[in-house]
Amino acid sequence: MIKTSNLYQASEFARMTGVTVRALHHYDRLGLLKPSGRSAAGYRLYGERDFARLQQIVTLKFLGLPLKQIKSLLERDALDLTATLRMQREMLAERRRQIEAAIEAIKRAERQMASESEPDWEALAKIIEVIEMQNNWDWVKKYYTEEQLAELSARGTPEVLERGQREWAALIKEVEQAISEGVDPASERAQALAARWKALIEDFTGGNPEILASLKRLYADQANWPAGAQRPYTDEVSAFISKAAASDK
Amino acid sequence: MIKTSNLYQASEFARMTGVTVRALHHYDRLGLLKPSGRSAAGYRLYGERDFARLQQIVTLKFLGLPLKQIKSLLERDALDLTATLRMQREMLAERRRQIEAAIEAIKRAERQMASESEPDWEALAKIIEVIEMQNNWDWVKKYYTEEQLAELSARGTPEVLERGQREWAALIKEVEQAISEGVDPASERAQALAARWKALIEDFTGGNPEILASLKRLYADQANWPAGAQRPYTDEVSAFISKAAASDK
DNA sequence: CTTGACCCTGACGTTGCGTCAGGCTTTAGC
DNA sequence: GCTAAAGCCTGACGCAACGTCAGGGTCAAG
Repeated sequence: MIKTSNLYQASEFARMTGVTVRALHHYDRLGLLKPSGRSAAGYRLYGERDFARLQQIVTLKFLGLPLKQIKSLLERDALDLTATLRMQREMLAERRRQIEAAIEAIKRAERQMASESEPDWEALAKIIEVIEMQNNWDWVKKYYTEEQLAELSARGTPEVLERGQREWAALIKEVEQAISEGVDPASERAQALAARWKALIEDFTGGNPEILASLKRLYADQANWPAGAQRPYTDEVSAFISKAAASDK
Repeated sequence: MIKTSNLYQASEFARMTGVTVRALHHYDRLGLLKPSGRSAAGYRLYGERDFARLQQIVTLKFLGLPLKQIKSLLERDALDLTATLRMQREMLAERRRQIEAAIEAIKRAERQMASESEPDWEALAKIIEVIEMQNNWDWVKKYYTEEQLAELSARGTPEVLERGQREWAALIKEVEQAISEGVDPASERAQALAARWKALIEDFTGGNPEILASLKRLYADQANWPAGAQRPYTDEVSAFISKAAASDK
């Protein structure tokens, strides 16, 4: 009759938290969220603690982590809360960067869909590639492999990525400017641009050859599409840079 | 030796387009993308037409449509290209709105994570609820049920939602202002606010009782969470409005 | 004629639950 | 005291969109 303090049955708890009863069963079996208690008949009974835990679960789930990871994270959570926190912040920041890039892409798509009468599937496809590249949450895994977790909490990487993003955009614009002005790829100015380009790549990949390789693969793939280009930077830009870099040695 | 015009084998086609060979198999069996030809040995051979088709597929997939829908859409595509186009535009716009809302939420999250030392899971959970509500792509289905497709192309709904979004924010701010000034819920000013509130809900739901119902459910659910509120509008605001509305009749 | 690189077709695995199915409990009403 | 409506439980299968073998042809090169 009297709810022993505040214990809720499954469906009630589910209604309050917005998840389904089935999901609760699921989390229970996975060991993610064991109800605080069970009634004599075996009914699941959820208490205050379970609210908090569930909140953490849905939060991490939202950030794109699979339930397995969430489990292991929450298990040794208390251990280094600070590191976890830092990761959270970085993940949010990264997420935001991705989203902002997506908006840019969508704006472009809207413009061209408004101006033309036929859907330019190819342009749309380009945009989608760019967005998906950034929505590819592989980097999260990187954050969460045990080894790199340590490495990460060692380094400081706060908003390096965000800054890098802007610098890229600026540099690309400058190169386009140089091209339109007919600057010679062998000139000093071109050399300087190429040097900055190289530095940014170095900066972005952190000297990690795997990241660099996957970047190259990405751009190589796009170059193979039969029809015209709509990449973050055009072939002209990359051609200019590689010419400049070549005439350097 | 000579590629009969330009026919590509599976892995080559896959590399060029960025999808996996397995996915191509999948699309083939689903009848979504049958290769233009087959070699004597039964090898899949993809041609130019297949590029275009695949682009359409990945584009629609990106927009959140399940493969089944994509199939039926592409099958009768030529029929009413204009309607499809309009839908595309609206979907992009809606997508963008959602994303911008997400950015707002993330900014808030970043602020509070920066200021406090503990992760405020509850606040994060609220934010996620809001975002997920808007990422809930159920409305896409709505766009694509046969009946409503007709209805949609009849109406004009371009950026009504976007405008609505801003008006909401403004109205909520005004109500909060009124509360802080101690305005009487029975006063003229409160009445006016309540009236605008009602109008906006009407506007937003388009008189559709289902949408209204799900909205109510959403807010009711949130009200049941044990701990403090972080909703788009606070309990105070909704209390004020309902008082004002009540004292009206 | 043998590699090695591809290709094919099943067929089962995965993620995060949805959706029965079969069978107890608990509660409300008669 | 009994029954019917609600809820709860534990399997177990279903779904989306492929990933990942497994077992077995094909093809160009050496």
